[in-house]
Amino acid sequence: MGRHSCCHKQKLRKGLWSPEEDEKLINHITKHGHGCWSSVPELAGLQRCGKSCRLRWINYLRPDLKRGTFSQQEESLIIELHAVLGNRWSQIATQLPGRTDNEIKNLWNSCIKKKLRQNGLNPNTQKPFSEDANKEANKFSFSFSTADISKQGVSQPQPLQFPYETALSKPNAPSCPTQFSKVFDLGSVCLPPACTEVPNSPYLEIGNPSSCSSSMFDTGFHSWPEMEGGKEIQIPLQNDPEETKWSDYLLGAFPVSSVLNCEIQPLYGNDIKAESHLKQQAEDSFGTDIHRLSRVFGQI
DNA sequence: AACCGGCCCAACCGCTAGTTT
DNA sequence: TAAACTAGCGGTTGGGCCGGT
Repeated sequence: MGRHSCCHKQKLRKGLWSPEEDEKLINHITKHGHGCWSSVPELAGLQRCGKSCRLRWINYLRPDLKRGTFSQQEESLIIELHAVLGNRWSQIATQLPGRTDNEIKNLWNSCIKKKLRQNGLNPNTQKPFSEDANKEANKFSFSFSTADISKQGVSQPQPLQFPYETALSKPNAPSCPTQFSKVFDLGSVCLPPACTEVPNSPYLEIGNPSSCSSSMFDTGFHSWPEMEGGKEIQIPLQNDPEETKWSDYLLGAFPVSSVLNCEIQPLYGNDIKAESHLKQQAEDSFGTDIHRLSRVFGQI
């Protein structure tokens, strides 16, 4: 991997763009398209590196950009998406037409974070700080029952195929956020290495705080892909994956969340429902995120 | 009017992943 | 296969603006 070639070039302008520079870039791209960004400065007659040109175009000059302040609806959508995707600004931006990742990132860091804090919510988890503290204390001591999954007619411990990976690995698979493909490309849902089967019991014990990353519990999926040697839970493929669509899963066909019958937690309200122990923790690990995504993508 | 501090946002930097040679 | 190159991402920075003193 080489360094970006423009880093070595001298006599290139930096800092704010002048109207003349903007005009040159707009004219060039309008007429010829950007093509290879590294050649744009030369062709457009600019003393800038290609990277700088690209950024200027994407973040400021693109004709399809929606300028101006974010609406309340957009802010809510960003919060929803951030809860699921984390700081994947470019992916969040894809769900907000006319908005750039940079813009969203700035909004998040300057405004939304503050608003959430003012409402007593942790910007990272979007849950009340007090609840985070409780979870911090309890998160390594729960079990969840694989027998719940068997209620769906799946006899355990038979391995069950998880639908996402099959669908996603196909060339014409429905598109989905990278966050999901990162997780599900693994081919199954991997539990952290710290999970162990409880002997003679239908439970999986999640313990060993030293090897379990807290981010998994705080933000749902985040640390699953990094885990190695995880135990797999596989979920049955009931339909032909060829015909499987993202919306099918997001809008209710996802077996685990349907088993758990998760409910959506209001983001802004302080009225957090008291859920059952099992259900709440299962939601924390994946159910809520699935439903949130479902809602969010359903809005679009 | 001058200074100060906080906020916002455009742009930069460093890095990784993917592609080409 | 490895090196070189490009595109794109996320974190960070710095300068301008604005309100308060």
